Amino acid sequence: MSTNRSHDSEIDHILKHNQLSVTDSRKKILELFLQANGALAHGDIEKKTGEKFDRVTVYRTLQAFMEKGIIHTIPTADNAVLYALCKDDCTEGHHHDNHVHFVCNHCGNTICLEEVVVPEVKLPKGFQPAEVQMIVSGICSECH
Amino acid sequence: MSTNRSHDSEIDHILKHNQLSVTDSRKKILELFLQANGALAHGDIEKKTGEKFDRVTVYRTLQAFMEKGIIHTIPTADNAVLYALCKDDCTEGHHHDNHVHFVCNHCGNTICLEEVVVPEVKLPKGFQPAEVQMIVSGICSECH
DNA sequence: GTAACTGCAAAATATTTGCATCCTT
DNA sequence: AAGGATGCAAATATTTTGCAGTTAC
Repeated sequence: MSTNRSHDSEIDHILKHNQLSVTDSRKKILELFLQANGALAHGDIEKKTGEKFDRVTVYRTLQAFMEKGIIHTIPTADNAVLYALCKDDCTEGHHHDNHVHFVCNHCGNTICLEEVVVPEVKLPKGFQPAEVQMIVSGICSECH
Repeated sequence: MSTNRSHDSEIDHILKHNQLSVTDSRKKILELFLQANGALAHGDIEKKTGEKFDRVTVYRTLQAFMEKGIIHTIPTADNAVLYALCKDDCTEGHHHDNHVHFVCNHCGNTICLEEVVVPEVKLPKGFQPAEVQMIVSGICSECH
């Protein structure tokens, strides 16, 4: 079985659209995000690229993607650093991540439930909400 | 002005109740949590104790408190590690942290809104929720 | 007195920075 | 060709571990 090439043009488009030069590491790492239906940790990326790229390059690539709003971090209960693709409407420097993240206690995957609307929450007097993040843990549909 | 001693007996009780011996570092660090109306980072604790305790002791103290369910970590958007007091019903190894954390974008404080009920969220078919965390950022009542 | 806790040293891990070289445009 | 990206080395920062001395009970 050959490498999945279905994302090739999309990868190219995303990078160019964000004024990032198209390099091997960026293509490969972005491909990983497009393939993964979940979030990736720095370590995952190193492993899945076969450690083909320098650790520093991975850091810098993730940083570049963050700055361009291509990916975002997901806060997790155990404070591991996870990254996931942003929705298209994440513009540079201004994320719209008001969605639900689901952490599966069985397979360990963390996925973005983009389609789930974060419910309104009633805060005590004086608190003015700007952004809401929600992390739900449990059993995902794959492991169900 | 002298040190606030109003928490002295409470501190003693919490430590003994959790079978932790009552030592200077534990008393002081627990006091910080009781005084703070928000969450603390490792660095905050070092500073607020005047670096009186070894960095390692702080790590081990926090770890002990975590294991006993006295404190819990709060996931934050920037993946900083924050700790906050648990409610009384956090029993050892089994946290009930289904509450809302509020991060103030102005003063930077993170506080637990224990009294706010996390609203139900409707997940896609096949997803079984177990625990829900919610992090709301905005302007807190102090900065309002 | 004994078990548990602390501080120091050091190891292991994670992240950032500088710079020469290589690649994309 | 020029600017940006990469890889390597090394500096920093963070967290963990081992052990001897000290403290709580």
